[in-house]
Amino acid sequence: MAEAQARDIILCDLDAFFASVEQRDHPEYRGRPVIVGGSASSRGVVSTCSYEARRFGVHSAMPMARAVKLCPGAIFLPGNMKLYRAVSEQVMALYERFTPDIEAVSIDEAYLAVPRGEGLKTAAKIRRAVRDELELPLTAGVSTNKLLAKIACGMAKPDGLDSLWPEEVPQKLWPLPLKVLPGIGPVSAEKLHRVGIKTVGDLAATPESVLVQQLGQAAAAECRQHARGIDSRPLEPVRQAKSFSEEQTFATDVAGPEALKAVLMEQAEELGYRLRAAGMRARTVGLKLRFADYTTITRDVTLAEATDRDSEIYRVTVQLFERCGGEGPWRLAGSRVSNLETSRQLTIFAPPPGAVKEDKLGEVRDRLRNKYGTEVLFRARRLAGSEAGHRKPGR
DNA sequence: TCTGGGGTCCTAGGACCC
DNA sequence: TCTGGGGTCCTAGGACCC
Repeated sequence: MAEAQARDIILCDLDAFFASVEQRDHPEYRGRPVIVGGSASSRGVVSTCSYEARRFGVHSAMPMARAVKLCPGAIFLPGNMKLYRAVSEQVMALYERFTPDIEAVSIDEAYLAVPRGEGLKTAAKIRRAVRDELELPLTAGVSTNKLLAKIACGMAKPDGLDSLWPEEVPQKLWPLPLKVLPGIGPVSAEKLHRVGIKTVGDLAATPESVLVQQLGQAAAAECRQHARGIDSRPLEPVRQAKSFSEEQTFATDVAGPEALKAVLMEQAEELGYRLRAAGMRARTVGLKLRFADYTTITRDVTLAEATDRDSEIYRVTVQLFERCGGEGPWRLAGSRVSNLETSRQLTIFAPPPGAVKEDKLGEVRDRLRNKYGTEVLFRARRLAGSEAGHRKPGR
C-alpha cells in the first residue's frame, strides 16, 4: 500500500449556525441575542445561540428555562431544520468548488483535504466565499491531521482562521487545559484532575500505565497520542449509518400505557420509513424509557431476521415495553434500530402471512410521503391512526 | 435551572461454542 | 471431578459529540 499523499486538513465550522442563518434572514435580529431551541414550558433546551446571547452565559444544551432567566430580552426561536439543512447543502456545495475530498461531520462542520501547503490559503478563500455568497460567518482550522485542525478551529472561534502545526504542539497545545482535546469531556477531565493532570502537556508526560487506570486501555492510548498531536484517522467522505433512533420527551409526563404505545407506533413508522428510504434493514430493535425521576433504561433485542417493517419494529418495542416498562409515568420514550444491513430481498423462506400486503401498502405510503411530505401523510395516518395505535400488534 | 434529539464508540458481564 | 482459555455475540449503560 502506498502511503497516503501528504495533505493539509481544514476543519470548516459554521459559527452559531442556526442563529446565524436567522440573523442573516432577519436583519432586525442582527446584533441581538438570538436563542434557537425548544420552549421553556415543554422542557426544551438551547440548540444554538448567537454570540450576543453567549455573553449572558447562555450556551448549547442549557435548559431553556435557565436561558430565559439569564437573557430575558433575547429573541427566542423554535428553529427551522428544513431551512438549515438546505443552507448546509449550499455550504457543502460551495466547499466542493475547492476540493472533492470532503467529510461532512455534521450539519455545520466538515473536514476538507487539500494539497500540502495550500491549507491556509484555501481556508481563507472558503471563508470569504461563504461570507460573500451565503452571508454566513465561518471559522476554519488548518493542520496536517483532523485532530489539530479541530483544535486550531476551536482556538480561532468565532469568525476566525488559525493553524496548529505538529511542530507547534509543545509551545501552543501543551499549556492548554485538557478539555481542548476532543474526546475529553467533563468526566474524563475530572478523573485526570484527581491524579494531578491538568494540562495537555501534563497528559503527554504521564506514563500510559497511569492513564490506563483512569481511562481504560483504549482511551488511554488514544488520548496520549492526541496530547502529542498525533492522529491517524483518515478522511471518510461517505459514512454508513449504524443506527437510527427517534425519541420524544413529553411536555408533561405520560401516565397511561396506551398513550405511550401510541408514541411507539409513530416512532416505529418513522424508523421503518427511514430504513426503507436508506435501503437498509435492522436486526436489532431497542426501546428507551425515562421515568419521572429521570432514571433511564434501554432494552434491545436482536432478531433472527432483519426488518424494515413498521409493524415488526412496533411489535418488538411494545414487547420490550410490556416486559420492562414498569408503572410510569414516563418522561421520555424512544425507539431505535441498529445492526443495520443493506436491504436484500433474497430469502429462501416464504414471507409471513400479511407481510406481502404490508410491504405493498408501505410502498404506496412511502411514495405518497416522498411526493407530498410528512404533513399530509401524518394527518392521514392520525385519522386512521388512533385506531391503529390501539390495535393489537402482530396481526 | 431541572436536565433535547440524533448519533458514535467503549466497557463489561454473561451465554455459548470449540 | 471444581476446572482452561479464547473467541464471538448479545445486552445495558455511559461518555462524548454536534
